[in-house]
Amino acid sequence: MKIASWNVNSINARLPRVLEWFDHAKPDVCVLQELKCVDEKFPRAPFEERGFNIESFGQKTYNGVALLSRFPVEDVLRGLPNFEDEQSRYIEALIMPDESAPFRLGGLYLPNGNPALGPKYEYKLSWMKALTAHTQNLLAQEEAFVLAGDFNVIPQPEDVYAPERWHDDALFRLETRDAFFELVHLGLTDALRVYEDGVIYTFWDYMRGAWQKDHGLRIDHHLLSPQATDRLKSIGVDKFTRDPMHGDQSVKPSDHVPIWIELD
DNA sequence: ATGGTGGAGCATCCA
Repeated sequence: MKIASWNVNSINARLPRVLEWFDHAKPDVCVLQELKCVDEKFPRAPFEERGFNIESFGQKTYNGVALLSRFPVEDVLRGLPNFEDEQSRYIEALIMPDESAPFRLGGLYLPNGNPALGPKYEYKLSWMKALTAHTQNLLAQEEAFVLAGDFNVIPQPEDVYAPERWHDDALFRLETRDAFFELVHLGLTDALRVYEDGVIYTFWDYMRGAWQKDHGLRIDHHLLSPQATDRLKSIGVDKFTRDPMHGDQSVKPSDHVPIWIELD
């Protein structure tokens, strides 16, 4: 059971590269972020041809998330509960595999929050608070669940190429990391860190030659409940998708790469 | 301090 997440930075602009990666990586379930389109403009056909059920929560121009599953889904939720939000940043469903046990999956696109301080940063912190409250309720169910997506949080200094340059950034401020660890310390597991110490990046900015200089960030994460952690088998970060020279060069890569886990 | 690049959609916002 392979569960992936990818911030695609426009599903329509990125479609050839996304499909190429789907055919290569063959995820069973995948959450996508930054669709940058309304639900009516989500390119459903190529994913349906590949056997996916599609649940999207789109928005014009900005944001937008989707959950794609080869298995039936139930209990689809759009938006965080008890949180007024004009932006489409959260989608969740109960995944019902044929053979293994069901699990819940939340796909999220957490606000960037820059510039800090300011209203955008306040929005980020309030969004994180609502996510933490919702996660507490999910944990009380004592079921397997996975929170996956673009968290826009750099958890630790080793997760950024030059931490000293990032102390005032909304992705790395102590207040941001405190809020992230308040969430994790409810009892979740940062799946990528279970298997790899040291440098793992999931994002390289388009600007200033960040990819060529390996100026990356680890801001995309899979957080697992204890029941999901018990089923964790492996993880992966498909860094090759960030290479502009890889694959169809008429289409630019996303600035994020897909990350995935395998559960029993 | 600014701008560098990329996407949406048409001037500028967002990342």
